Amino acid sequence: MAAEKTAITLLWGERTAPKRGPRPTLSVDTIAAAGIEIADADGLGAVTMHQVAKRLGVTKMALYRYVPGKVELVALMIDLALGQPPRLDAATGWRSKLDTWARQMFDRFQAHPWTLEATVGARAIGPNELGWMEAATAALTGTGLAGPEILDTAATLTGHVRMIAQQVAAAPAGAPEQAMSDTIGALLAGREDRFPTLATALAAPTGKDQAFDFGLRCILDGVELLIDRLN
Amino acid sequence: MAAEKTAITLLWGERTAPKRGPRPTLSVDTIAAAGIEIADADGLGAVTMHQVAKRLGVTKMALYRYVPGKVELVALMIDLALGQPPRLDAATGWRSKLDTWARQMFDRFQAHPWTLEATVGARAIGPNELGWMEAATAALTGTGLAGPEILDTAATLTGHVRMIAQQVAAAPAGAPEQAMSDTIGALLAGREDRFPTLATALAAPTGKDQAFDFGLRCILDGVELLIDRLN
DNA sequence: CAAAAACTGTTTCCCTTGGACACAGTGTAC
DNA sequence: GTACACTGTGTCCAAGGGAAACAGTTTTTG
Repeated sequence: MAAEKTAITLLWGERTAPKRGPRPTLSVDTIAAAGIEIADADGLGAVTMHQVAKRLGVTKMALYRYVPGKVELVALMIDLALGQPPRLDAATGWRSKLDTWARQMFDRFQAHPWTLEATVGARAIGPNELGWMEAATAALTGTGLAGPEILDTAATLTGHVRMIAQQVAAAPAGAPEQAMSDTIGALLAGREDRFPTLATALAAPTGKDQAFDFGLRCILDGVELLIDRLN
Repeated sequence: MAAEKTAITLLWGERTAPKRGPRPTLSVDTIAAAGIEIADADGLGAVTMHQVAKRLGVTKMALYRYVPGKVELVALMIDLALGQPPRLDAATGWRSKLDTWARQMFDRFQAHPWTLEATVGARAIGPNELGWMEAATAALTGTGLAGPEILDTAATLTGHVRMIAQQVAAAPAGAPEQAMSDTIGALLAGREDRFPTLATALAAPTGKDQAFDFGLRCILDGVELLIDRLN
């Protein structure tokens, strides 16, 4: 009863070793790590119970001794892949803190692109993920913003980080930012009359990789405006 | 060769009726519409070739006469569900236009929550989706912003809309914004020492449904700052 | 008008996945 | 030493995506 392995229990509960019976060959973390390796290499779709087990030199069904199902496994993978939140002590001022916070998160999403698709929809939240939220909240505490505003700011930043990470990840590797422009450009060819301003905007020379900085600056500017108004 | 049904062809090509053979019972749009109904009711996971066919009173394999595979079907569903972009002529000024644009997009995402998970990762872009981008681009043309900046602004707004829509969709229906706070609040119980500022922020009374407005205002404020600086 | 061609929907089959379940082996507690 | 808790395995099943061959239907061509 204490050991009913739900996603929450696995994420938040203490890892207690069994007292009787044979030594477990695996552990929850080992399994999650193996899943992450597969997802990093071949995408989330390649993460199969079979594949994970194969990588660990074990039968598929052995995994079910540690993890109740695939959903829980993915939840564990997410929290392990996100990793511990960054320490923002070095940065001075809320703006600088949030800036590095966003960049760090962006790096994580790029290191494990599959987390983007894995983190849509209702799911169990792990300690690391909550730790990231705590870090952002801490950065904004003392600015005069109210609780909900702080949370909303974090959400908006997360949205932006995710969006850009998604655009980069959608590019077929190699062409970081160019790819989306190219794809859309190809569609636009011969249809400039239907999408006139879009065609013009895309025709302009694009400084690479500026999308992330641009949006981040806009958001933080907006927050700064609000904070300044409060003090 | 002209009729090789790829996702792009199906989305962008003209629907040409076959000249010989029996009358088709279905059409691409009918199938996509059926898929949307299922996804709206029971989620994207419930969208099976079998289920879609069943709803249309047809065998599963009949669908493959119209659509090469499930990926293409989902792509069609997305573009049909997004629908035509809003006309922003009524709104005056770029800020007002973008405001309604974002709200309209938010409504679409809420009407078809599954589009959120369906639009992650590389995929074919349809005319409606591009039309939404065109609408946003048109709203910002003439503000003095350069092409890339216009596109980046649209991306940032989209990111925010998606993020909030996702938070709302993740809530188990009924409790719009409360749910996430509750879930996290439950996790936080007894762990306030580990997530101190987060606990404080969550303890504050939350005005309902303000997250969307808050972030939108921040982003637009940031863009406005930039535009004002240019003129 | 007859035959060929193009197109329809169906039936049957296969492969991959997630998961249930019973089994045999293994280590600890009494 | 024996009971018990626990491990990993082998077998089985249902659901899902898709391929291939088939029979029926309409139009075109001779």
